[in-house]
Amino acid sequence: MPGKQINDIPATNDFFEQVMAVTRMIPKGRVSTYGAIAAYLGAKRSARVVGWALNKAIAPRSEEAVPAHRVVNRNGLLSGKMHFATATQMEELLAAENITVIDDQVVEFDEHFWDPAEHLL
DNA sequence: TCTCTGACTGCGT
DNA sequence: AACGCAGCCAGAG
Repeated sequence: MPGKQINDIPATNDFFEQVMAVTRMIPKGRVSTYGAIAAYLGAKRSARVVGWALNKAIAPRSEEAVPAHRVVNRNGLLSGKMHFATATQMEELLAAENITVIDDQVVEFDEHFWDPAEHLL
């Protein structure tokens, strides 16, 4: 059986905390979407709030850092890149994980897509 | 307290 | 197929 259980999600009612927790679970070299995270948290129509949460989640701390660069919109577009330190940081972070980005869009997005609902129970 | 906006999405025209 | 609109929720003015 797929012994894949990850329960790093804190038992908190803080939606932001949960968003950050799920985002931290996105494996290196994979990407997810705002909608997928929102849906996993039981609020599939709150994708915008996920984005807002990630914006606030961008922290310089390595331990508690949230790989917000692994979260893109449903089209694989780096819709949040402007919120990073520099205009190219998000793309560079992805490139460092072997994820090719062309014209602000993840190449072969479907193959890199990681759905929390499929890996987390 | 009310109103507007936003790292989104899905549905209707 | 392209464009517009409404829903969702939290923060700022």
